[in-house]
Amino acid sequence: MQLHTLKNNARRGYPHMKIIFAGTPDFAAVHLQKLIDSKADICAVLTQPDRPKGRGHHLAPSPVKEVALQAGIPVYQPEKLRNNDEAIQTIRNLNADLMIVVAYGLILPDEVIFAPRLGSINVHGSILPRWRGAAPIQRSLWAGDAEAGVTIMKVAPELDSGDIIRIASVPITGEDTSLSLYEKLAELGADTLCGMMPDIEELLRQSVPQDPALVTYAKKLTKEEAVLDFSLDAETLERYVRTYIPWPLACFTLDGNTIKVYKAEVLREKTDKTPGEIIRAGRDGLDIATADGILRITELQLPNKKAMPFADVFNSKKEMFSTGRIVNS
RNA sequence: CGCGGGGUGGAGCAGUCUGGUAGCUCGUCGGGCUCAUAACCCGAAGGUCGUUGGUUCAAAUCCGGCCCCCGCAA
Repeated sequence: MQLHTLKNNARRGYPHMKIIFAGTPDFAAVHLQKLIDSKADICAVLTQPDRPKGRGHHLAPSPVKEVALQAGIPVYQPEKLRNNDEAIQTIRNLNADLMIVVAYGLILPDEVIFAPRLGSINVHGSILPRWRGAAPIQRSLWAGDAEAGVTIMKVAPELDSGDIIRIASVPITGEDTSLSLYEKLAELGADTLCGMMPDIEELLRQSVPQDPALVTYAKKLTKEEAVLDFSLDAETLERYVRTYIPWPLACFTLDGNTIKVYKAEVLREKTDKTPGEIIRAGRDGLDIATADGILRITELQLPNKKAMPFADVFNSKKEMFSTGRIVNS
């Protein structure tokens, strides 16, 4: 372990900068990987403990842990940091210069935030102060924002409230899903972060406070909200379909089945049908009336089945989607 | 050992309980009808029924092992 640190120091890219990285999911793993590639001296990685995952409940390491192990970096996986004197002391003993936090998922007590010489910085998936909180990327899309982005900021005791160091953004397109935005922002965040590391001490001094008047909060997505409400307009519903990819997936019910929606488009056509009524079904898709316009569902998934084009499903389930039926009832 | 569903021509499914010549809808190809068509009519090609052992005169179907896919729960 020590040998490894020495080796890293020998070819470090940021002189005198010993870094702790804290993160858990893929989004964070992309950042860690790019830091490693740019020869940053990562002396330790904090990530959440291995969790039972998927069918069979097998214990699985976090994506960040996998990257760290691959690179031979020591990994720490405390269950919690709050009131965990042993873990806090371990972190102190690393004598790091900076901690980089990306989607770690544990509450950081002040002793940890300020353990490194320069404190901690965080990469957050929104243009702060808009969308503080748990699901910033999804909420940007959900709300119909014109752009999404990443903010690199100082970590402050209050969640996502730290002084802003740098912001980078991308436009949200009509094709974007939460998944595609995640991928774009992970790249953007990691590149932005790596690009500023050589000047980080100066940039930290230039950081600016967030404007409290512009703060909004991004609540976690839930399965409940993903049930399509056809009393909304078609344009909003189509955007929600993209928002809920890859999870929890927009859905509606029919014959007691929960049907998940993967892809839909908006027909501007006016209709006086009841919201939720099936207007047409065919090879082009399943057309359902909404409060304003028609939602044409082109790709969906029946229980226990995989996602497939509507034309394929319709082929052997014509009676299920007959005109005039009302979904979600 | 978390719970459950599934693997059948290129696609979506039925058939499996009650073993006995592999079926439906769609697609593809050829022909016909039509001003025309994604519509209609006629015909054709295309499947070691996930894999592997077993039971049997006979296995998509019954029994065991393995592989892969999906939903729930986390």
